[in-house]
Amino acid sequence: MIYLKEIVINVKCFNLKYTLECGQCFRWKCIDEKENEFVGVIKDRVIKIRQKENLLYVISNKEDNLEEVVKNYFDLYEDYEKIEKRIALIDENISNALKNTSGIRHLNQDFFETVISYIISANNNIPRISKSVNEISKRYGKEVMFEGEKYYLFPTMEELKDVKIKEYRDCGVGFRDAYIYQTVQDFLNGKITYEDAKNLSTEELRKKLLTLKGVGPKVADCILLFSCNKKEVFPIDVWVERVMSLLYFKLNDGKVKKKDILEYANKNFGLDAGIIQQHLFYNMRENMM
DNA sequence: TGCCAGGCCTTCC
DNA sequence: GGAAGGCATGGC
Repeated sequence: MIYLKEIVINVKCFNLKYTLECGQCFRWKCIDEKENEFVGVIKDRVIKIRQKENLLYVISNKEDNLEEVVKNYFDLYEDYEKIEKRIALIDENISNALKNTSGIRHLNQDFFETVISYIISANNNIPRISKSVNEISKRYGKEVMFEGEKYYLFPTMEELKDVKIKEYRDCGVGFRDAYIYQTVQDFLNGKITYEDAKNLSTEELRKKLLTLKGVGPKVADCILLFSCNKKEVFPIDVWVERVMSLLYFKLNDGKVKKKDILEYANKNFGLDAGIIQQHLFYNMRENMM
């Protein structure tokens, strides 16, 4: 048994549980409810992490740059105290939601993994999305031993090079199989790249994402928000449609047009729209249904 | 059994 | 450019 060194990171305005359970990621698993402890994979390493008050305790099979990797992934370089104070002043719906959701951090996830995961998310539910993403990782990703158990990295595009459409179907992705196949080929052919994710403007990148099979406006916005650090985008799914209709248009049948919701969010939420979306979404799902 | 799930694609006006 | 229908699959 290899001895792994635990590192401790000081945090402010951070809630690990909310951050991992608010629906922006699909592969983290709570292994100890009482200790508030989770295991997951960040790119090329397995991470075990728990939070006690303002301290994060982290162990990984790969120790180089661990603190930096964790801080970057959980967006710990940003001052969320400042952000939350700022958005709480916008209106009462937001300040009310924050009472239940303060500490949600916006994750910086791997671009390729996020694209594939959110293609799977279309017309799907979170447990099934997780199951499919885990199955793809298990079949095609690299195996990593950590504390006596097997974990699997999300496969690289090269590792998916020869995977057939039917094999994706066998991972439980349903009709999205061909979309995934085509998108993997597009990545391999350089139609879209990691450099695009880093360098393009939000509008340019959205336009490019929309050329991928299985990527529509909502999926594109989730990719922009959850892996490209574009915090001004406002993904509108059925839940956001519901919560926005109810809180800002005083309708409970969700018949407000997406265009009108988006216009409202852009105008009133500005560059923090993506952060606000997460709080409204999570609060709606956890406390209003 | 039928409906829904963090929608998108294709077809048809 | 907008509306309607289909789509795999599992849970309720």
